[in-house]
Amino acid sequence: MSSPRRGRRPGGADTRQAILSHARTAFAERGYDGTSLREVARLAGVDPALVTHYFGSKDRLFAALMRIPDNLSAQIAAVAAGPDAERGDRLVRLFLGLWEHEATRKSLMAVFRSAVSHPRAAEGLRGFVSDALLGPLVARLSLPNPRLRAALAGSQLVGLAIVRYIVRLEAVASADPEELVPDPRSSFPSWDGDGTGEQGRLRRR
Amino acid sequence: MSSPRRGRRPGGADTRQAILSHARTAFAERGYDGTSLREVARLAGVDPALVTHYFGSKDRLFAALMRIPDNLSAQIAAVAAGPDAERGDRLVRLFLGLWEHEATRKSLMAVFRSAVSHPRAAEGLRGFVSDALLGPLVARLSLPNPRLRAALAGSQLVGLAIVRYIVRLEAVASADPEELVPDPRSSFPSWDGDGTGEQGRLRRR
DNA sequence: CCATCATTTCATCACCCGTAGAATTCTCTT
DNA sequence: AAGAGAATTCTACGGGTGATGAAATGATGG
Repeated sequence: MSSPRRGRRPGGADTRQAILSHARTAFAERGYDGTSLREVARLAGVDPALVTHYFGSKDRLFAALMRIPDNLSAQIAAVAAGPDAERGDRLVRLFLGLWEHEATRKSLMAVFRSAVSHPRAAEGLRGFVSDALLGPLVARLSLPNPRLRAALAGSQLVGLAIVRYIVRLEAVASADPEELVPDPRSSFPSWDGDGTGEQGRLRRR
Repeated sequence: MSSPRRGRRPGGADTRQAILSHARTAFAERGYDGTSLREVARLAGVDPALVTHYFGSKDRLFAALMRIPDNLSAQIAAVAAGPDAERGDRLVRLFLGLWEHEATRKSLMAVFRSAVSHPRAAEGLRGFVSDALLGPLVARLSLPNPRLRAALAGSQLVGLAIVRYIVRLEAVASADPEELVPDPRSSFPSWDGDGTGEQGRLRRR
């Protein structure tokens, strides 16, 4: 019955944070276009105008939840700095870890779901992959065209995330994370029909 | 001034086909959510109701342009049937060819752009990757867990397409297709820092 | 206890959306 | 020539959208 009182609420609940959190959920599940400010407001139990009040616009709301957590940079640096061997494995493991952990998964999902249609999200994804994820690694490549090589590695991670978490292709979606870590090379050799390319060739080099 | 006459148009223009074609363009550029029937109608120079008349609903319009062209199955079968060596290269080349060719690119783009938010498109993508693209190849794998291995190969293709054509990560988007064909293994070895993993290891095995 | 300020809701605005039914015009068959 | 059926547009419904400005309410510091 009682329509919610208006004006400032008693108690110091951090509503801004609550809105941001529900926005993450909504954007993660329906993407940028599929999410309305009104729906976010509904989830947060709040008037739509309040969302606009705190974040200015839908676009800026999205930008707010796209921010890369600070500690991530450190983790990536650690991966880059470690021993040369198994660096690929460690990167994949770190990446999958981000997706398996509830807190970060939603943000990633929101960005990936939206990147294909929302330019700002696409820019965010480019930044995430090329600067944050691969930037620190490029310097370690002693190959011709290291930028391209690193970007191709990034494209594998992107493909893995999309197929496993967004589009949910059965075989990949239901696999144990550790089955995905030994990088895909180990599958390709089989196409030559020799069946010897089992695993771990990278490690043994 | 003159508003378009109503009633049947003189001359036997195939309007249905025109609508479908413009719909492809629109869905390819803005995804399912970002495209309106009214916009498609505008592009086709036609009343919005005509779109509905021919295709029934937005969803069914999308379904219509998602159909996989028949000759594709044959091409894939050819890739699968060829010699074991270089099968990976041939698959990548075929896949990239589909994207580089104007006619097929739009359909693929429409599906990829929409798959992340529209369930029907996601199902289409799953079908395309797992049945059409990889189905014929799975049988050739003499490895444990061939379904997973094939699906992981598919995820690489998906990642490549998204990074190159949708999100447009500079290094990959501007590369010559042939630079992308030698499968990504050739980049990973460099992470071990030995710099010897140049190219063509697959072929030489 | 009063003034200020942050928080919250209300009431709109101006659009855009997908779909449906009826009316109009043309082509084709007989 | 007539009648049937296909192609096309018109009009409209019910609803959702992002954004804005004003009002109400509570907390806070003097």
